[in-house]
Amino acid sequence: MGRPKQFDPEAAVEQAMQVFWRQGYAATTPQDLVDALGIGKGSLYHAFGSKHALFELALRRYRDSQAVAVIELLGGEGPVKDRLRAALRMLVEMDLTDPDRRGCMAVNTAAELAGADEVAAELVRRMFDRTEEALRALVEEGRRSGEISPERDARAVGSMLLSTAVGLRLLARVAEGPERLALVVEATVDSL
Amino acid sequence: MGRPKQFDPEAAVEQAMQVFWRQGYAATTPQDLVDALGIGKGSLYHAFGSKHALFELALRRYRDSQAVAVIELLGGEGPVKDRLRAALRMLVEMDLTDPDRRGCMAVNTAAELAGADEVAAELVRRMFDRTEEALRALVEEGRRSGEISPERDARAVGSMLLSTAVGLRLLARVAEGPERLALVVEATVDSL
DNA sequence: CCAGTTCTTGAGCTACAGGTACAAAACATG
DNA sequence: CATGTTTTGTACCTGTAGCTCAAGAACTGG
Repeated sequence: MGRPKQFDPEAAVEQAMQVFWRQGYAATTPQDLVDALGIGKGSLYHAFGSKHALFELALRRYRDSQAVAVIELLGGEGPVKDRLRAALRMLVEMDLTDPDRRGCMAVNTAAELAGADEVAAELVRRMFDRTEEALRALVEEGRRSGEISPERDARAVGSMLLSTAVGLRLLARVAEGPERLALVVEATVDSL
Repeated sequence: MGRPKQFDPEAAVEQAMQVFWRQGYAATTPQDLVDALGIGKGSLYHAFGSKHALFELALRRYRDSQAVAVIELLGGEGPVKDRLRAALRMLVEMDLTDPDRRGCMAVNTAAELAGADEVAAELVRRMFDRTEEALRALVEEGRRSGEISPERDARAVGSMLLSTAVGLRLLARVAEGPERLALVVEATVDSL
């Protein structure tokens, strides 16, 4: 009952995500959001409560819509190293194809808000944990299949690969071309 | 001639750097700077012109005072892998010891401003380039000394190590303890 | 069709961001 | 010590961040 919403909340959060992703949290104004969502300011605050609450929804949406892509690739079929290479290449491809060069929203959020926003920090932490776990599982599989030396600690290598991937996505924000990033991908695969 | 400055400009930029480093660019207000520098707002704008100009000075100061530490360690004495391990450990140590957990200002700036501020992006790019070059040189040295397989491309491995180091410093912003980061360091050294 | 509920719009609010203006203060030089 | 130059503190300015509110619009159940 009551008047029905004139806009689709999910689509609105999607738009908000795009804006926060491009501009970061602090640099995004209510006006930016109103413009992007195409709704009045009253509706915005009525529906979402605050800029911060909307940001949290946007970050969750990012996790559910974007952050899973890599994880799925890692858990696919074929040789372990091929999958890793494909996943890293996909990151580079995505980051450099994006006309706004927004990089990874989780990475950007970690850099901008980790010290000041524990809610955001925890969300990002969990996203990283999930990716790290997928990488660890991949390494584990590689050890069993013989593609990766059993000498190596799957947890340590998984953490290292997360670190490299995160660094890759951050470097993509300032990289001038694809060459260096492509080198990183190859060297990473070769290092296993 | 003229009235002499009542404050030391270098010390002021140092303080500004601390604030920007902790809070980021957008989240830092003129009032924050006035409080931290201990000077009036008039002096601030008279001396530095704008928030952005002061940020640029702060970022340059970061480069000259902080970003060189790792590079010096890499160019030191002793086995190549020991130097790399020492350098990475130093990063982890620094990042986790810092009570504000500010991470690396270059990394944070890349995440926050790369898309919107070409001056800052270029500064960060050059900082990364210098570190990358030092890492590449280290790898090259390792190849010659036999510590690192000559099969491996020094440029690619150097870029990979930069990526890992950058990722490490970003992960340090949300890491719960030193364990995972220490694992990354060891796995990275072992991967050479 | 009335009551109750929820949503929308746009005006309005307080505080502050980011910066300017200006007069007084502190120097150097002759 | 008159003059010109630079710095300083404070007041002030415009615009907007981030949010609230009132009045009404669009629904549902009875």
